[in-house]
Amino acid sequence: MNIEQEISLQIDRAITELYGENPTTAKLEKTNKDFTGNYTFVVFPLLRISKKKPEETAAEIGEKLIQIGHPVVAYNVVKGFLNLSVSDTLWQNLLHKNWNNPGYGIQHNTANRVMVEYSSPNTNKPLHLGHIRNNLLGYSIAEIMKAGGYEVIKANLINDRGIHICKSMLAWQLFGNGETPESSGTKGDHLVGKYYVAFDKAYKAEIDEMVAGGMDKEEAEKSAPLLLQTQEMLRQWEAGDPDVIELWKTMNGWVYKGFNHTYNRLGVDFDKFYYESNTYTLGKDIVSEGLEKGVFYRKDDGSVWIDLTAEGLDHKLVLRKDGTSVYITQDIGTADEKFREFGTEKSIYVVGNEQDYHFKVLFLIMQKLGRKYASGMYHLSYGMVDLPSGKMKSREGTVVDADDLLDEMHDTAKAKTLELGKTEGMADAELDTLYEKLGLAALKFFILKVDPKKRMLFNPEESIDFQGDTGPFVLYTYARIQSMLKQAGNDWQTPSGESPTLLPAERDALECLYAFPEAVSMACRDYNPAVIAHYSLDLAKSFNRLYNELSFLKETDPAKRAARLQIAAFTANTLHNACRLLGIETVDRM
RNA sequence: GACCCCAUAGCUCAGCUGGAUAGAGCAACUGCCUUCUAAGCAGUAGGUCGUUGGUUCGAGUCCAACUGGGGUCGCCA
Repeated sequence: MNIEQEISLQIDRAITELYGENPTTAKLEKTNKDFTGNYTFVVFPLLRISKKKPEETAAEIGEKLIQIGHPVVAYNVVKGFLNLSVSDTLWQNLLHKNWNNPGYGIQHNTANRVMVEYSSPNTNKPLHLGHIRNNLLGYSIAEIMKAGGYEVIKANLINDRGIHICKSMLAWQLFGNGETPESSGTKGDHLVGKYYVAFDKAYKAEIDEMVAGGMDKEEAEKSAPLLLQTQEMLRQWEAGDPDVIELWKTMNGWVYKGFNHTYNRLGVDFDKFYYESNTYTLGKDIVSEGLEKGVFYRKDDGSVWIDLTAEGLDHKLVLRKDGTSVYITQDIGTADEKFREFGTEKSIYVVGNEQDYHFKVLFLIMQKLGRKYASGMYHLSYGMVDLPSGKMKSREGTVVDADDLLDEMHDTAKAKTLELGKTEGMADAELDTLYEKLGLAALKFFILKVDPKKRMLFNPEESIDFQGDTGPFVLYTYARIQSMLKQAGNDWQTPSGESPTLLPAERDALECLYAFPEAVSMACRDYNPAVIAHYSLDLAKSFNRLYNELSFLKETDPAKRAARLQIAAFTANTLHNACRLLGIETVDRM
């Protein structure tokens, strides 16, 4: 039981004793900075049963708590607000128990399994900033679920087939002259992306030409030779034409090599890969099952639908009239497949908010089909990353390329570090690692600190900050503590005698540390890494205030020195754990 | 047209699910490095929480309508 729960229980009992009844269970809030106290209980709702003024009601309850004596040691009343101060012993115990607990805030693994599906790229173009947001969110939420006690399976469903893949294949055949990543020194995914763009350009040229020849634009878009050739290629692929399959394997291989490089650099990984080329026929059996159960219905032309008008949605196609799958058919099939293989009780899909409708429908369908795991399905929907000029479009080349951005972050970190000149004596390789970590921290924090569901603006003209509420700020606080602890010897680790009285700044820091497990469970409950990002800022700030106000190494009283250094170590460890949940690596020097 | 999401300081964002005088960072301005890392700390200034109603002891938070921005309603994925 934590402090809040204990006090709430005491309040509940006090209310019943005082007024003979108690309509609700007490909810505590954290006391505002401007008032003294740790927790606040609002008594306004009780006035009906207390039949007394707010101040009197609050005071009566406060007195009861003081009589009990633990953990509340003092109270004050402002209007209807009962502010409670808890005993320092609580904070001292927290410090004593956890200052060197590496697993602080991290729950033990249970048997509950959750799958986090994220990244899920197309294999026809390199990754851009939008994918970065997806990857960082997915990785972070997976780490957060782990910290919440789940066993996590990270999955990547790769969209490796379809008409868009054939476009880059065809363009490469037509214009590529046998170019390979090796022959041109181009990263594989970028090379394929180049031909995807080339296709679009040539296709548009064809359309323009046809329109100039007098054809209707819509007609031209449908009958342009390039498009027909692509469709033919897709048919050949589906028929297993050896040449087409060979080309497809080769070009996808290039892309995977490129993706792996970027994934490694971003520090994201996966336990399970699904390939759409394997899954795109899944789900048909379930459509039959749904037809039998009466969940779906068949139209005269043979296509299969579900009626979701009762749920305020529309009719949705689940199988084409020619019997082939659509997107949602595959997702229906894959959902079952995932559950069959892993028995996951939760399944999180990290996918952009333009697919909100799709997932609403998918989850409804699984429910109607009677899948018990359906209630554990969650769409972690996130907003687009826009540029000042508007949306990023791969086909038109108006994207912030992931690899370019990572390079830029590295360079900025380097420039900033050299400017500050605090890294004498570090080897070149070590420095390079530092720049990379700092750049990544800045980028990851920049993206993860904003609420996933909000769309965000990225201005390539302005570099991502390294000062203020940023990743480097958090790392800086960590590094500062490491530097201090290195100089501190080790007598502080085993102090003798009683714990010294806490000073306000120390108490603040400990209160902040106390809040970490709560932040983890909130992030877990809301599927929101931003909670952890903001927590880590709060913690870093509380420590920096303490650092500025009091001495650590220079403190002459051994007991005080020890307690303070333990707070420092506790803070560093907690910052480290918080960073880990965000996929950010800490550094000992910067 | 229908439905979904968003709107808080000049900019980027918090606001713990209805509580006290709405908080940070950036940018601007003041201070603080012969002492533990100044990527820091302290301070000044900056607000009709998109608008209008409603619900109640109490609304940035809940409800309704409206305005503005984005998205979705494909036998694309």
